[in-house]
Amino acid sequence: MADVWINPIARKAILDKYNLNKKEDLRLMSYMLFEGAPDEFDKEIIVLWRGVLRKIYGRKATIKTTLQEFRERTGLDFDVYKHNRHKHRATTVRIHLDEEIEAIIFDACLDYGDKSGKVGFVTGDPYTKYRERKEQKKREQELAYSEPPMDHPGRDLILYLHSRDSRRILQRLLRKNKPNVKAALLNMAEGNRRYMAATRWAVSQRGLIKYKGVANTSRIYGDGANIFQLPKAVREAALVGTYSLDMKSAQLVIVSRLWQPPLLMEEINKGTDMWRKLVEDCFGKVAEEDFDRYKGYIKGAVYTIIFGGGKDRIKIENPNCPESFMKHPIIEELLEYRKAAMDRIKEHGGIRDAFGEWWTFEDVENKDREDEKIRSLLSREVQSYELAIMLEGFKALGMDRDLVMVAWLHDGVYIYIRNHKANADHKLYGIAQAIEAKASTYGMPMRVECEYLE
DNA sequence: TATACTCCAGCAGTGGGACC
DNA sequence: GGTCCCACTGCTGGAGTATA
Repeated sequence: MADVWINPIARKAILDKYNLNKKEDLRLMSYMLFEGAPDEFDKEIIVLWRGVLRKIYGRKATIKTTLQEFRERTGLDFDVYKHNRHKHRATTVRIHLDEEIEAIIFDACLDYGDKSGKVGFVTGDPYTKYRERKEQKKREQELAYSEPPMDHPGRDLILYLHSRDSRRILQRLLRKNKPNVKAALLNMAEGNRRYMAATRWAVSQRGLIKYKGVANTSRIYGDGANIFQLPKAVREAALVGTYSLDMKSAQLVIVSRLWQPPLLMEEINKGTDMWRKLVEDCFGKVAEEDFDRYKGYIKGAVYTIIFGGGKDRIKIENPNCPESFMKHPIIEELLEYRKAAMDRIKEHGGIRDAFGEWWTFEDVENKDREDEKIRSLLSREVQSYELAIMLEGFKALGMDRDLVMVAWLHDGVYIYIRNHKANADHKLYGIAQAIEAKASTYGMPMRVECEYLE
């Protein structure tokens, strides 16, 4: 057996719950071994409930109940998230438990199921060939990520983000901002979302962010659990001390030029704050503290439209978006012009992206139907402009040792200023300008917002 | 030894969370 | 639409075990 480590939180919870004395404590521990590397971060994660009963009873144990049920029955907050040595799938096995153990420890979570005298139990599964293959695949993928494809337009960016400099600064920030993150997590409403966010945060600190290119878009994505999967408030708490540079309503600006819908173009040219306009047109005047929530509803629906989502998807995925949204003249027109853009893709058999690359139906992966391929290509086109424009910011940053880009998220970046000097703000301004200048070569009046996270 | 039964690894798929 | 993640369910073929 590898290192044996008992999760202290779980230990305390169980001892308290069952009011165990020291002698029983020792015995209990023999039943409750957890396998795992006892490093600094694992203590944040509730590690897998290990079926040491296998050792005691000489056979494998398994899950009869679900994790959810187990948590409810025991009142213990166990999880198996991202454990290194065990599968976390729920499968079914039944085992015999002796009465003593039954009484002392697990009376609350026994499940006799359909066979008397047999009970279910929660445990992990052993290392298997299946798991071995999966991990091998992961190792291969990791190798591939450390060396992104030569022809990927974001190759240099990926290499930069994987560099020692960028990763070290990010790691330092995450450690320093731990209290902020905890506060932000506590601020979330209780429930599954908070629970998942907390777990994800714990895991994300370890691997930091590994970026990679993916099949149907030129965007680069963080692989593995990472801070971008956290709610925005938590993520920004983790990145306190950096500057966030963000293209304002980037996707709307891009399609206003690619598809040229007159009403949207007019608003964009006027410099209208599109999110505010759409929120107020659809919901009326909203309280300032509620604005972000309403903006979120609108944003989600707009993204779905711009990236090709059908009417069903718009409705299903954005249940909080009111009827007035779909009837808004700008949105109605946007849908009409999107349809025209999709017709063009069908007619020409593909799209040319911002990097001059021609993509056809044959290049679309994992989509069978023609309309799915069209939507995917539509999305690829928009997202290629997003990357092409943002890359200019990365180029402007250059090899400047004072500015460190610590994270990248499609239309925004987080930059840390090292050895803050008087001209630092000017340098940030230069980056924003480079992005805006690139956008203007496409005729897109892009605006970059810069905000210090504190 | 043949047959019947039990078990479970491995896989595929779904659903629900996050982000743009 | 582009992704990422985890939790969970259900199915199946073959391995293992029990029994006649």
